[in-house]
Amino acid sequence: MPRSAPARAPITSPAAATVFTTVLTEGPVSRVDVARRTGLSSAAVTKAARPFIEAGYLEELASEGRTAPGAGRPANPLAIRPDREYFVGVKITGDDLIGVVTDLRADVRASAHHALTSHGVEHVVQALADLVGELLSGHLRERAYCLGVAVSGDVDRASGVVRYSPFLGWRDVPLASLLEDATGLTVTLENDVKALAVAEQWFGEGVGASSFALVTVGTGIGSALVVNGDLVRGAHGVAGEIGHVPVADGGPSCHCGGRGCVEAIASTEAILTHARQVTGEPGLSMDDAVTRARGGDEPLREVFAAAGHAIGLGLAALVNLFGPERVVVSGEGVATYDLFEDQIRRTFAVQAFGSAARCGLVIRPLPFEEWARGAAAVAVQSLFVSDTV
Amino acid sequence: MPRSAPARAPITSPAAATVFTTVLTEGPVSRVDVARRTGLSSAAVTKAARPFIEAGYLEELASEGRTAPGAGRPANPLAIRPDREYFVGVKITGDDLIGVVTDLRADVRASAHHALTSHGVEHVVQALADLVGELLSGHLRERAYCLGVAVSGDVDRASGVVRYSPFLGWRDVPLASLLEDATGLTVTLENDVKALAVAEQWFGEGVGASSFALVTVGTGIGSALVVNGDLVRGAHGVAGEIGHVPVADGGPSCHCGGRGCVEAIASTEAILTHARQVTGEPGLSMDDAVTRARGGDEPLREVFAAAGHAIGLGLAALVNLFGPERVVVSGEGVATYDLFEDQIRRTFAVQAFGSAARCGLVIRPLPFEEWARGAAAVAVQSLFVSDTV
DNA sequence: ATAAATTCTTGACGAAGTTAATTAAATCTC
DNA sequence: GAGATTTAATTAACTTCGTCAAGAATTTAT
Repeated sequence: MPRSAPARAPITSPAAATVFTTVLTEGPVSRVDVARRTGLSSAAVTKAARPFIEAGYLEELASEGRTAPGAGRPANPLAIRPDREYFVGVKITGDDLIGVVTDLRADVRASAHHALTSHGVEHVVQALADLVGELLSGHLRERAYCLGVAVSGDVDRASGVVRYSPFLGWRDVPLASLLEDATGLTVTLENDVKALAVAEQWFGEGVGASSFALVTVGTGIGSALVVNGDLVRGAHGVAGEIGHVPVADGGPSCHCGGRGCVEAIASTEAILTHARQVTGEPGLSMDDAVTRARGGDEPLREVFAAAGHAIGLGLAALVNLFGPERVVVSGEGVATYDLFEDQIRRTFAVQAFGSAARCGLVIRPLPFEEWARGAAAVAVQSLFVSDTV
Repeated sequence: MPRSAPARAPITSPAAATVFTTVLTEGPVSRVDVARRTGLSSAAVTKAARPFIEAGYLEELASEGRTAPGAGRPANPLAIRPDREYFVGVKITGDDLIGVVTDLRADVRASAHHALTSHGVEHVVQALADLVGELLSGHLRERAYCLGVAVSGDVDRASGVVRYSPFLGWRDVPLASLLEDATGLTVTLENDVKALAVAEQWFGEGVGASSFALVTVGTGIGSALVVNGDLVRGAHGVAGEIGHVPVADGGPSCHCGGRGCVEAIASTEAILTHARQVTGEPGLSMDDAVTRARGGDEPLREVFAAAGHAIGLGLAALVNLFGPERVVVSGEGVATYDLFEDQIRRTFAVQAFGSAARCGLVIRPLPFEEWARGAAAVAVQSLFVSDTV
């Protein structure tokens, strides 16, 4: 019997999307279990799952011994087949392109970098297309259809336009369509921090939480919020600017024009300035400051503690306003998070209001490839168009 | 042909709810217009609207001249019949009960007060039932089925339980079911600030905005947020605590245990304390302080400006984090908002980040009956159970 | 008058998911 | 160890909701 080529992820109805995302994000689950968790009938799950199995996206595991105690037919859990499709994710920074290929679970399978010698749109598009070509050499190519791209700044995901990127100096660049022409892939564009939040929501700490926040600390300080299962986009394209939450009235002035912003105290640059001030060494490097602080240099430890304090205050503001279930704080660059963590937690504990303090606080480093993985997660999510838009 | 009694609001399907809310909140609209705004087919609108017309909730207006230029059959707009059903709203404070009866549009038709002589649950329930009886004397009674109750503190709307009310000293009181027994009405319980936000979302500044915030300034400082059309509830029941956003590192300590909270600077009590300090008159009353500030007393004006500044910083934090389309700041009590307004706007303009500053800022007084109206709006919204929960 | 434009209604149809009955595969009980 | 019990999965009939396409209604334009 000749078999026609199996279809791409057959997401044809809300129920299909629900079932597929449930299995994708919550690991192997039996059909009844999916039904219980989603509120669908078990008949609906059976129907929705079949096309995915036929198309190779899901498989039925053999019942592995007893799961629940007692009698009853053992379950045949549904599991994702991660290798059924690959996704490309690229993060564009001011200096380079970071690219990864991931599977359906957003696990990284390949990665590559590419320096950017110019910020011209054409140059970036070409470099990105080259990078994608490089990443997709070999067997990955046949099963990759989607590309996710993450850029910092004001990005309109729906239209695929970079409205404003300070780093690149771009305004209103229709990057998604340019890249579709250049690569032949379906392209989804997203703000970089929001992309990270998507990765976290689907494949990380955010799984199962209807609201959570992701905070990134580094050159800038940003965040993305998920409320009631939806990413907060901001009516005017701005949201999650925890870096510009004012926490120290009359504090240092910030490049945004305000004063006492979290970023004016706790960004890498602000910390370095402060460290040079404290030590009286204008040539002090960040690496040295970190090393000495780790070694026990009290004045320098104070500098990092002050930054941690400011971040803790910003977190408290965020948590008191939104009351998320969980917050992930992720630190870029030199992984200095060990120097902040204590102070962040202490300040947060003092300033979080009532039971908002029960919110889980995860603090961990942020390998720079993670940004590209976020972009890939956005590409995975783009399978569910009707759901997301 | 004998006609059976018309049914209560026949909200039987998502489309029915959509059509009814659209007509309710967006005034008279033609069917095609409803279809365009909601994405439904015009056939679906026709079908969904009919039962509402039959039950007396909607009516069809005669085509009033040309609305659009050019040819074509003139539209027969659908309009709400506000008197079809009445709603009772009661706000419980520490000292008294404030009650109103409104129509479907949440316009107040009757109001009454009732002093509370005790905080005992039974006493409050009895007093509230009496108040409702008083409010519903006369013709309003026959068409009132729903009661909304607003209480400050941690309130679980879904289960109708007051989890914690500092003012009343209550914990885990199943107020909704107690009141259903006492009044015979369907009772919906909601946090007071969230109730105000619901009133605003459906019948005020929030109409048509997918995200906005409501901030109340008075004894306490609170807020409620609507994001993507949904009220933010907070994973642990806490959200919108703008009063406890830290804006002044090292500032005055707050009863919550933190320091530099907005409420520690701009609550009525904090202002009074500060005013007494500045003038050196420990017996100074709020009314006097307000009068003298309005009269031009500079040190006292400074006190109010400082409060406005703190509120402006809190607003900036809120807006930078979630980028609402609009913010309503509403001032309780002595309507001192005229003394804050300027400073709030100035500080906000400086600290709001980028285009987040484009968010509309409405500052206006908050008559205390408004709280009860919020409760009534929640009762109106409770018609749409499947939609809201 | 006739044509064109626009609103509203109607009935057939189709998609999606539910209920209820059935089959399947295990453990429990005597 | 045979039948009862329990849980999982499937199947088929049915319900519900909303769309589509066609047409009726009511206006302006020519």
